[in-house]
Amino acid sequence: MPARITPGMERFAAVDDQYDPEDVENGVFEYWDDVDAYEQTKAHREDGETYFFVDGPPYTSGAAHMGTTWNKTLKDLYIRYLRMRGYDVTDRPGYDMHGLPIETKVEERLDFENKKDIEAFGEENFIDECKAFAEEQLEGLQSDFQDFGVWMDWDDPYKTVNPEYMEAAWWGFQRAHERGLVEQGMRSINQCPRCETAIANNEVERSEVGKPSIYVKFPLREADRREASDGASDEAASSEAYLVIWTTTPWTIPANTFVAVDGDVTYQGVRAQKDGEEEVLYVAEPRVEEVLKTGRYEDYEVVDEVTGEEMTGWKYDHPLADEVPDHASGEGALQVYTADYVDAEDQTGLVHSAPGHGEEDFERGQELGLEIFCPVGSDGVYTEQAGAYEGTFVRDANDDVIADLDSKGYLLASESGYTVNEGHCWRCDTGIVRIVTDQWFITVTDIKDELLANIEDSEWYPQWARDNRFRDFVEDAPDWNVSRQRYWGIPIPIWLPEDWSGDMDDAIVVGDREELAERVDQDVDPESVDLHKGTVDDLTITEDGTTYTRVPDVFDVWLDSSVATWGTLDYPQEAEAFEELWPADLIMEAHDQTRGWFWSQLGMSTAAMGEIPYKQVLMHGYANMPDGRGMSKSKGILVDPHEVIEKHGRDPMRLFLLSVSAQGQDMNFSWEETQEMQRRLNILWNVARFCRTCAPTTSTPKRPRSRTSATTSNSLTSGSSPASRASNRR
RNA sequence: GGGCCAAUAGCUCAAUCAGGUUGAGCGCUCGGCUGAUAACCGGGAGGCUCUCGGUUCAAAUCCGAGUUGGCCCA
Repeated sequence: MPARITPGMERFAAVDDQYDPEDVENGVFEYWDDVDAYEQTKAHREDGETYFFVDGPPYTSGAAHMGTTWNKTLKDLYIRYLRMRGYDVTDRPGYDMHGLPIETKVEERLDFENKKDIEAFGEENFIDECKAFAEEQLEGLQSDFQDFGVWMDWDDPYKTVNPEYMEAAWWGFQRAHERGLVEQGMRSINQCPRCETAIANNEVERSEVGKPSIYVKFPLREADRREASDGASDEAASSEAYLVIWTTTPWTIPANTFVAVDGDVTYQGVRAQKDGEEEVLYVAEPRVEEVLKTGRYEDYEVVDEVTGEEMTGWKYDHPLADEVPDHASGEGALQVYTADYVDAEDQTGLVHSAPGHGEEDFERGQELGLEIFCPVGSDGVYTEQAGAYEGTFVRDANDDVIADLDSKGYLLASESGYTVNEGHCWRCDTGIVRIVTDQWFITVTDIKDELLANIEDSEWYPQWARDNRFRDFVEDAPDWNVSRQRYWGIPIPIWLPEDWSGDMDDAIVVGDREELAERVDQDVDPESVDLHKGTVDDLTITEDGTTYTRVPDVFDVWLDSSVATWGTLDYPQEAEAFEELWPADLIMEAHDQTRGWFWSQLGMSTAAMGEIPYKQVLMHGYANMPDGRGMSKSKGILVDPHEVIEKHGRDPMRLFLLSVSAQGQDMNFSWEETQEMQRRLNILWNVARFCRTCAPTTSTPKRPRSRTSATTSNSLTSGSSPASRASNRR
């Protein structure tokens, strides 16, 4: 409610006897406009104690939903409360405007199918389209927030696409580099073959999908096996012997490099008979019966028993050696090794391992010093290294691989209809593939202790969010892959010499526009330069006779918002506010941001500055449907705040949002309760009207009512008669 | 599959951390008022505290196992 009621009351006096939220709200908006209420409030607090609130930037790919409405309403309430207490509050709203989700929306709009369409359209044009789209969405969000009655600095939001903000990301990244926390490395990543880029784990959506399920025999090399282990009995060695593996991804078999076993488990070699032929199969002891049944063997006898440990070093031939002549064959390849990820109770107890694809396989492969063989390109199509399969999309190759294995007699069994939890790209729903590629990392695992210690410097409401959820996540967090092979993002500011050794000391990491203008060979105006790919890709640096070119990748969009505490203050361009205010006093977001923004900020800020960038965190819940289901725009399961406003008004909606749920708890939206809030406000309305029936109606009171009048009317409602109240007023 | 959080009256929540007669508002119901009237005032009913076990003199509360829902991770 406005502090000075007089002008407003004149306006309200004209409305009818019933509380009409729309009328009241419009009256308030007009009043705010007339007296520049927001500007004046801020001006009056200018000399107050500072309070550095940082707005978590909503992503500009759609309209405001109930969750963002709740979030902004909570922020609005608390900022108003702080201002009532005299604080000079930083209230710059922000918008997260880069990233793959916007690219895919623009691709849809332009009817593009893949990266080649973008290249044909022109990178710069595409970036312009993305910018226009993001700005358009921003306008929608911003007008919604204003319409909800939120007071923030709408004239000057921070945008992650502005040069001064992008520079803040460069600066942070440069600092991390100076601390030795940036490196390039191969990693097994989730690759979206359509978007042709790495996808973060939290961007992978999982669903049950039917997959082929095959049992494959890998032929053991006789002599080597006997040599490697005394355990292999002569009897077992007297006929063809095989390791039996099971997989749901036949397309990864070309990349097979080793077979993993559980060192402590007993494996049996069984002589099995089928169609009058005999062969020896190695399977984990608990699984023998089941596997042989699946393979439709008629009879078997156990002829050998060895532990996984004893099998280590056994050599085998690649089952697709003819089709994939370049298969992994270096030092130590095509042997049996132990690995933690083997479960002897699962399938055959032997695991086909391809360090060029799977994450665990990759890590174990690295430990063992094995060659990383990945014959698949960023588009999910086999490369030349895949021999006969070159040019085929990996999932389409499953049938070919199965047929080839079968023709050689290596296919023990093939079943269909097996369902596994498969990852899909969150934006385009394309099935992801695991491949190993070169990526850029901030090696947060090197500063794990510092991260965990910094958590202690923040207060969380509720506290369990920090001590359970957040700490667990930070403890387990892997190195942060910050590179994306896309267009609409902050370009990674790394310039490399032509024959880069891999040593980060030989790389140039640029920290801001000033430095960029100074170091590049081209003429660049630091004031006006745009930092997107279209501009910086063409810039080169020549120092000591060596020419450096920029790596083509852009940052993971999570890195953008991770620098918000200094990006909000336009640091490093403007240093004064940063020195006075940083770190943030408070951030306030929903619990999904534990692994999102709460984490990315801790990671980035600790890497760059060794400190946590916020003092207090308020974690609120999710806005769910009245029956408790999660809202989903794509499934059409949602409550639209605009509809709520239309039915009940802004104040009732806000009152409802502010009245529900304990800290950290989800809210179930309730139409009933929102209506109830409207009724409660109606009571207030009636109280005000009641007062007026007793007051002179011909003129407005001479004395402007101050805050004390509210106290007075409170005590009046609880006691004295209308008459005495009226006389009190005079 | 794992982690965290939740479940209490028809609805939205409180009481749970630190065990001691389960509360509030709305709704419902009965009555009053009838120049605030889609309002106001007074009375009342309404709970195996999600389920099953355990600890205790005593459990909504502590412990264990489930169910359902939410978020996150695999």
